[in-house]
Amino acid sequence: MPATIRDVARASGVHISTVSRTFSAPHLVNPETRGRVLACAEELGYRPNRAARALITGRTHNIGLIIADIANPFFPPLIKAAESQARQRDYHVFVADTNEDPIAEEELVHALAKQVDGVLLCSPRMSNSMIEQLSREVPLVVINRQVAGLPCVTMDVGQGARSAIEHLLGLGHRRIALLSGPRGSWTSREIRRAAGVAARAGGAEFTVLGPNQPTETGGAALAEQVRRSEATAVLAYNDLMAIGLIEGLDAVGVRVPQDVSVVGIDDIALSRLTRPKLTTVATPNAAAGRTAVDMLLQHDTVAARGSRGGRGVTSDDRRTTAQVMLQTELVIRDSTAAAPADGRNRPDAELVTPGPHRLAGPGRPTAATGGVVAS
Amino acid sequence: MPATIRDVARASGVHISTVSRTFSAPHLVNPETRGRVLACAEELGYRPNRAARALITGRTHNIGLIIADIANPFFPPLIKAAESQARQRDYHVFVADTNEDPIAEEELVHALAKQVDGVLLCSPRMSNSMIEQLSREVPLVVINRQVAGLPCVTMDVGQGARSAIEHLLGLGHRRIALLSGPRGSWTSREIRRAAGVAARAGGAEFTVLGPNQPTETGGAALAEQVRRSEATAVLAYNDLMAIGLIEGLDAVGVRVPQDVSVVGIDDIALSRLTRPKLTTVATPNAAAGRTAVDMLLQHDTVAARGSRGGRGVTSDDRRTTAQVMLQTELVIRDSTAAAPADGRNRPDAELVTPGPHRLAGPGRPTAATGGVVAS
DNA sequence: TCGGTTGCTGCAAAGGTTTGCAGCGAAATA
DNA sequence: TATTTCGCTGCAAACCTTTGCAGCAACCGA
Repeated sequence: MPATIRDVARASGVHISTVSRTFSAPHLVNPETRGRVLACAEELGYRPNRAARALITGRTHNIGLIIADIANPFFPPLIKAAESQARQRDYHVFVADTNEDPIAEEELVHALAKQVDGVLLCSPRMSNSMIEQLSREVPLVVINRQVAGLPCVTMDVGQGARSAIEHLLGLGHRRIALLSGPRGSWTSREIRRAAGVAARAGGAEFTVLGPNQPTETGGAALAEQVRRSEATAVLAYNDLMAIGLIEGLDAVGVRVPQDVSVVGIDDIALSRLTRPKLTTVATPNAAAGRTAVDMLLQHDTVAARGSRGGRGVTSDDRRTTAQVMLQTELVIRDSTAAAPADGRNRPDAELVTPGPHRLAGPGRPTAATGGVVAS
Repeated sequence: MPATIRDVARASGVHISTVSRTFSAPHLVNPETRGRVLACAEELGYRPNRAARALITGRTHNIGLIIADIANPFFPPLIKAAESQARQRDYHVFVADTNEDPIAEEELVHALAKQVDGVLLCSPRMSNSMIEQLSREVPLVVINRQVAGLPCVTMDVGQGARSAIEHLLGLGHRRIALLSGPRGSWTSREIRRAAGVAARAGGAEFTVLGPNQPTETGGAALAEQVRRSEATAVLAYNDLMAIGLIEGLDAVGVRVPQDVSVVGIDDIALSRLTRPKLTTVATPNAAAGRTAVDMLLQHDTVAARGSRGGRGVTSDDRRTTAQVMLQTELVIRDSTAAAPADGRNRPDAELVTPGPHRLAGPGRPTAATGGVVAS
């Protein structure tokens, strides 16, 4: 029922190859002819069949974006940025959700492999070796994780965690707990490492609680453990957990920030809405989405997988892989305050609650130009 | 580089058609042969090329899901439900975001048309006639809107708005404002209609503020207008706007619920986290996602667009289109309270703040079986 | 022994597009 | 005028798979 290239050719009295060129190489066809073809195409409602085109060119003009959990407000800004960046280059983004499941991740890459030109793998939970194996099947760019030999874009959560810990140390905290993230998360390992180093360097006790589901309920479930740990400050793997923890602490009668200070990571929109407003480490996730698309499309343009037209690109020439790391920034709000004097719940603790202010810079981080480590 | 069906055929010493059948109709091939073929396929890492398959079968096993704004927490549960429902039937869902832009909607449908078997159009902002036109290009199921002649799944926001208004009337409110949604939203019109009728029936003044961006900032921007309107209760198009409004009112010194009661719609997860917790109308969006996928796949199975193998299905046989409406439920939390006695800001208003409780039923609505209006 | 099943496999067309190559007329050059 | 160049168009192969049909061997029942 839908019009094909052949219908248009017949209607305009030319060969199908001329119709094809009218769309994919307009400069090769006589303006007059072109006009006629375009008119007929419009008339018939013809649109090139992308599947057929993909079959021969080897390029679908689609990008796959695999996300751990679309309901986590951390991801939508990244997704939107990736989509708009892709659209500008006439690509479409297909988003898929894995529910934080490594198996689903693998299956999705397989399923997408033949219908996209490349895949953005966001916060993968699977093993490095599996990622490498999959990268032989379809061009991959990894987000929020470093994998040797593959293009990656990460955010400097190590630096972020360090800033957060130093902020807490500065407020006098000496017993600090970390709520770690899900098993398999590179980000979580990175945070743990950096926070541990910084805490011990500042002479603080440092305990790790986890791994955990990186959700609000995951955070709330830890309230009792946090209370028992006698920590006076907590750094959470992400804002969702931090917010859940604050809720949970509230339920067991522990006040934030008077009794316990809480810091999140991500700076999701929600962090400005809860009470108290959350102190957190802002991550440039829109920039990450844009950058990842650029990296994929860049070396995807160089080495088309196409059957014909491959300009003698041998398959084993190492394409240049870059690893980009974007900067993060601590945003101080109301969920952190000076440590209680010694025994807990010092009554006048409220007096030292700081007003909301920022540590550095006036606006949101525009960290599109983070440090670049090429290889 | 990737192995094709021909490579496998060569390796296992059979014709390509046998390889094809090994995957798409295993019962037609000798178990012994099948074993050999599977072994070779595994060995070579062969996976059927979905684009080529789609070209001849006319079915891609993909579904498009077009969403107004992926960052609106209303949608993720719907998306996830649709994805898992589709996955069960061996389909994949491609999500795309339109930024609430009718033009982007249209372009996306066109772009997706040839690479999916059908499109779920969620909360479309474009005109009815445009939707009908697009539905001739690709099978469509519309979510959150009724379009004559097309399969639709909607939520009974009319009933929800009525319950909300009656709840407010019961608390003594007689000046009620409605924060309407974006231009072109069927849901917004429906809410406005039902709320207007219910308010006037209860003898209340009813004013409409809008249209607005259905976001937190959209709601916050209306705080001043709401204050000036002297309304004592507000129903917002969605939770995001309600939450934004509460923030905004707070900033201009109006307290919720003591001075003004606020009701949202959607019951997003966030509504339980803000202070005060939001009274809202719960909508069954996961059920909506599942239902929409079912409806699409059902009549998509009946009438394959395929070139060959079309079992004499004439193209103009009206496929049966169903319109499903899912039920909603009012959830009463802390953002609504008795109207101030008359002048505003009655000091003892706090005394009547109700504790959190629900109006009906113990759990979330399991409204998969809403009223069904077949046509 | 023969006609008819049954179970499996091969053949070849078809699906819609792109693209290297060749052809052709006209214009430019020698 | 002969020859080359140029601009445009047609030809046909190729991409990878599915599937109706036909062929073939073995087996069954009569």
